[in-house]
Amino acid sequence: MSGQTHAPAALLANELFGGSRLSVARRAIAEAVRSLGGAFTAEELHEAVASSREGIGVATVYRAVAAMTAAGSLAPVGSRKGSTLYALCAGGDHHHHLVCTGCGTVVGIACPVDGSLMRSAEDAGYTVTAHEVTLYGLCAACTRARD
Amino acid sequence: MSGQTHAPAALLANELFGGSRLSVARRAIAEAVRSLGGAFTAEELHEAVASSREGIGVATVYRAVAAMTAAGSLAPVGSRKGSTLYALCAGGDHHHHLVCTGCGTVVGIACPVDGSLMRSAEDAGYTVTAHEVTLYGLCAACTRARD
DNA sequence: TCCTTAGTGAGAATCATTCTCAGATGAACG
DNA sequence: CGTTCATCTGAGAATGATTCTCACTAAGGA
Ligand SMILES: [Mn+2]
Ligand SMILES: [Mn+2]
Ligand SMILES: [Zn+2]
Ligand SMILES: [Zn+2]
Repeated sequence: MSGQTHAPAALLANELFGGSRLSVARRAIAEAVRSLGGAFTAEELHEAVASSREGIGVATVYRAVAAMTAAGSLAPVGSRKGSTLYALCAGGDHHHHLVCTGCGTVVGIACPVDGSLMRSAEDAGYTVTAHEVTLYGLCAACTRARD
Repeated sequence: MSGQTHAPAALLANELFGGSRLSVARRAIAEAVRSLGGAFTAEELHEAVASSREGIGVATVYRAVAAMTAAGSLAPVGSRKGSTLYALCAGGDHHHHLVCTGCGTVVGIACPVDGSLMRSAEDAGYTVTAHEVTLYGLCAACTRARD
């Protein structure tokens, strides 16, 4: 996972939405998610889906994003200008994300929360129940483009 | 820093706001920040400050939070019900936070982003420019209270 | 004390996200 | 295939956190 190009695997609308119902709108949304490639906001997804099918409401997009996130195929990866950023996430093993602030590309990274950190938390009397880790940076192309 | 009780150090309104002007409202806000102890939302801070001085506008509290955050004495530590959570943060060394979801207590933790993680990011062609790490859990008292 | 400018309070404005509701349609079942 | 009905959908209203505007006040250095 570490440093690998967080591959989209299947991308069948089918799987993206888990067990939920497969509508025309959701198929178009799944297609738009694929076309975007990297991280995106709900609004950007809404615009992208408009190119393949008109008239899909913004509420439907928000609901679809929630469904995909619940299904584990989408993960929130930070925020941009007040809107939450989402990206495709091949579930399975526990990992985190490195997001290119230039183009939105996302790669999975290994979880850095190790035993030593957990131990120091326990020493402080805490029981750790969850954690968030996200890295930001520039991908090879964006680093190059910046000169 | 690791596992230590993220001590408030001085807490003089003076230092909390960095170089900015010291008004009556901000002195009351600084006092309220101290009284809250743990993590809080802007709205909670607004309510808390009302007890020591009436009539302070919510916009003033938001501006004060922004000023303290800019000064490095406050840090965002996640969110609760849609509102950003802030907590006192003794600046200085690079560290992250472990927040008790029960009572809002916050302790500093060592940064787990190590060379190996950076190296794998570089292997993927990325230049890492920033990162966010936050742990959530229950402090000793809240763990006990939960039976 | 005077002057300049940052800070203040009220309320309007933004704006992402959620909710409401009546109508459409997946998909399971016979 | 039709029937059925819970799930989806679209439009627009509602929500709610945060920011902005603006006229006014008051730090605090000179
Ligand atoms: Mn992932
Ligand atoms: Mn801190
Ligand atoms: Zn992890
Ligand atoms: Zn760090």
